[in-house]
Amino acid sequence: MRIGELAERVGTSTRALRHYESLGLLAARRTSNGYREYDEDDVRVVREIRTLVGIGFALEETRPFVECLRAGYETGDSCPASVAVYRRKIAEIDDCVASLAAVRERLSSAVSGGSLDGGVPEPLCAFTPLR
Amino acid sequence: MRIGELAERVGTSTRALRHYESLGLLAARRTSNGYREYDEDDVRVVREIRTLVGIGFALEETRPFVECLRAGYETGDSCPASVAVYRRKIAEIDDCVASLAAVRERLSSAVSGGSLDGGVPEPLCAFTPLR
DNA sequence: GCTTGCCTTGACGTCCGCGTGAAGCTTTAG
DNA sequence: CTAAAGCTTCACGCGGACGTCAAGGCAAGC
Repeated sequence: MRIGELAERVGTSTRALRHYESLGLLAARRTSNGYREYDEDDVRVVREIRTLVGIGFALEETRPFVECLRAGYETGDSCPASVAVYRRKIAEIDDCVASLAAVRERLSSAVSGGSLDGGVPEPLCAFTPLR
Repeated sequence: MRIGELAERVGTSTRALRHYESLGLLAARRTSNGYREYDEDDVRVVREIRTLVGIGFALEETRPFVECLRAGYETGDSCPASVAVYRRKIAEIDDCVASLAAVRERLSSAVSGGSLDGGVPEPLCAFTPLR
């Protein structure tokens, strides 16, 4: 299939797919006229990327999962490198939740009359799951 | 005092101070040679900004606090508009923690053998306290 | 006079994940 | 045959909070 069909099937844009390719996350065969040509394996790769990004992973962080799929494994998280990323992410979430809890504390005490002194400018959240 | 001294006293850069000025968060008198001249009130304003930013506020969100100080109140959160921002932030944190907990769930179940299906691509965290 | 250091105003660079044209192919439908 | 759709690469835009030159003015010590 070509890029437009792939984009539609996984629910993203052709621009995003070309972006993934530019990062080396997605590789495409080319037809004689220069069009990109994809197969079902590519669908799985892109689905993996989209799922992880939807969760809050940076594109670079999806690389181990993509390589795992490319290596022929059933799922992107069949490889130790992927599991390691999972664990790192979980740790980041824990740190993030902890610092958010601390900030929440400071804010709610400030609301009830406390003073918001210029406390610790900690690293805060490294986990950034925006939309 | 001039911009360099102010920057040093509050622990930031002259570039940041000029940036705050460009956003209208900080106002400076000028000496005859064009140098910016600050007083103790400005120190308080910048400290307020830095504290809030350190907590994870966007610069725009510090505006009510700055205006509150400018209006002559003791602290930046003496005004209802500031307290409203506090409450909004607390709500954002709660939402953020909730979605992080959900993501954590999915990840830890994936680590222990589950499948990371492409679930809901929710808004996730709107609160982004990076460093 | 000269150097050093602080100040001034631009204005571009950074990081990320694409969005959004622009200009020009190819392929397909009518 | 032509128009529309889909494809190609190139390249700037965005949002946030500044960093980092660049090119020059001002004040003070030797």
